[in-house]
Amino acid sequence: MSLASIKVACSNCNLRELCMPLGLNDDELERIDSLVATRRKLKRGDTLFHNGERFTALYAIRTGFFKTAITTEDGRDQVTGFQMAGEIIGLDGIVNDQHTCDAVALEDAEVCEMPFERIEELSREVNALQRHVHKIMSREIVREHGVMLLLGSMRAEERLAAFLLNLVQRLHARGFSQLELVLRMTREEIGSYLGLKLETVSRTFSKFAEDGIVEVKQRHIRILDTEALKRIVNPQVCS
Amino acid sequence: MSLASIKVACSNCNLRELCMPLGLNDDELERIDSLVATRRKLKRGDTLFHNGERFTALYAIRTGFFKTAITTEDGRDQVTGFQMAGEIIGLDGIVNDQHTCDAVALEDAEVCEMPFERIEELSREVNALQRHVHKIMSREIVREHGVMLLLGSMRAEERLAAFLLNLVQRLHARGFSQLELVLRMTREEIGSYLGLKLETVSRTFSKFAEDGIVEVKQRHIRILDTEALKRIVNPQVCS
DNA sequence: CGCCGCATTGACGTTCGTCAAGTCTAGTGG
DNA sequence: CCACTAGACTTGACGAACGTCAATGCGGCG
Repeated sequence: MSLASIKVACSNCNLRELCMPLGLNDDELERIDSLVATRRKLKRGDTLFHNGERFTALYAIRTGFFKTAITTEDGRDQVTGFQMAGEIIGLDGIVNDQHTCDAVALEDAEVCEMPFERIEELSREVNALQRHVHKIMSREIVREHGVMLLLGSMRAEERLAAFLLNLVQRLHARGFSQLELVLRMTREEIGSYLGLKLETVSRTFSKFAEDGIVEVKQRHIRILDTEALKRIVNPQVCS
Repeated sequence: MSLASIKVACSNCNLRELCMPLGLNDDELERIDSLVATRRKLKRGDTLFHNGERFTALYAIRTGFFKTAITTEDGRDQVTGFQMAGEIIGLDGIVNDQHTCDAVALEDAEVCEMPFERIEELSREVNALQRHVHKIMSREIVREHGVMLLLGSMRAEERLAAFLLNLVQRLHARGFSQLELVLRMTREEIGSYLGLKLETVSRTFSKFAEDGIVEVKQRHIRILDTEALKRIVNPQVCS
């Protein structure tokens, strides 16, 4: 095995428990090593792909933090998601062979580019990969159902609490603290995602801080009372 | 070919230009005839599957109209979509082998049950089917992005206008009028989907009627001015 | 014919958006 | 090293949009 091939091999990646190889055995894992064509490094602010661009590949995030957003002709803007290491972006492009949103790095990042042709080819041969690809897409659909619930029926405090809980939960799965996090996005981006104005996001953070639920120092957040956050999201159930 | 096999064959279905067989040639089409295990008839109000139920199959709608909705422990309810003939439901169940929402028939309906195992099997053999399944899931993801935009940044009138335009467009693709439609869902269900209360939906319909944009008689809607609706959704662009 | 669920309409309250002023911080360059 | 600046964030006052509550209307079905 050459050094270069080691470098981009899934079987050798420390995210393999989280990312594309999840659920594959060693044999299958080796077979998908050719999935990643290249790695790509991005600086903060760089776009990985943008709306209208031809779709050719999915991207697995190795390091860094992304947002995806759609923009309408009349200038409206909606952040559709925040993605972190081990997550897959670009699924929106499959249906019409072109991307329908922008993916922007919110910090310096590295991604694995996986040509979609190759994914489909290998999916036909490796059943576990086929199943996994289906699950990834289904998971995205279910996630968006959750966002629809949030946008459709929650108030500002509930939205922000749900957002924070979701973030720390995902960060925790990657070995970070459950109680501390650094937001990689602006208040405006959070607001766009949550269907709120940035002032409302800011006010709601301040309210949480007053109530002793979190400590907010700009983008540094420390969660002081996880249970309180859960109670805010889900008022009835938690007494 | 026996009568029974004709009856459930995709190759013989009048929705083949819209549904699962889309984009397949005759040869491929014949190979996926075994996709549909059974047909299932439902009465208005019946649930096709519900939250928590084991996932085994996707369903293609032959006739009728469905809603999908998630319910939280604390009784919140969010309609995540309305589906009509030729559309596929059940994608939410793939990720955890169990459904995460309820699918309810809003009128008498018939669906084709396609065991997911069989879909995956045939996808490995028929490339066009594999591609099509991926596109269906991607389309759902993109649709939900649109709903997020709607819920996150539009006002009541814009939401309802977008909703009506989307409905007639889909109905038109099925051979119905572009200007007339019968809503199969209640104001409350529309409201749940659009993140509004039923009173707001009702008021907004009345406003549109006053402005001469639509004619509303309970669930019978006639669109008098499509351009005006488009202008409401997209104020800047249309002057 | 009468009932029940759905829809409409009005009056009022709450939440969040808007506008504006001011603060903090990281990054830049002298 | 410090001053400066631009962008991000906070906070307050006010208003608009939508939710809530309640009364009433309508139509389909038994």
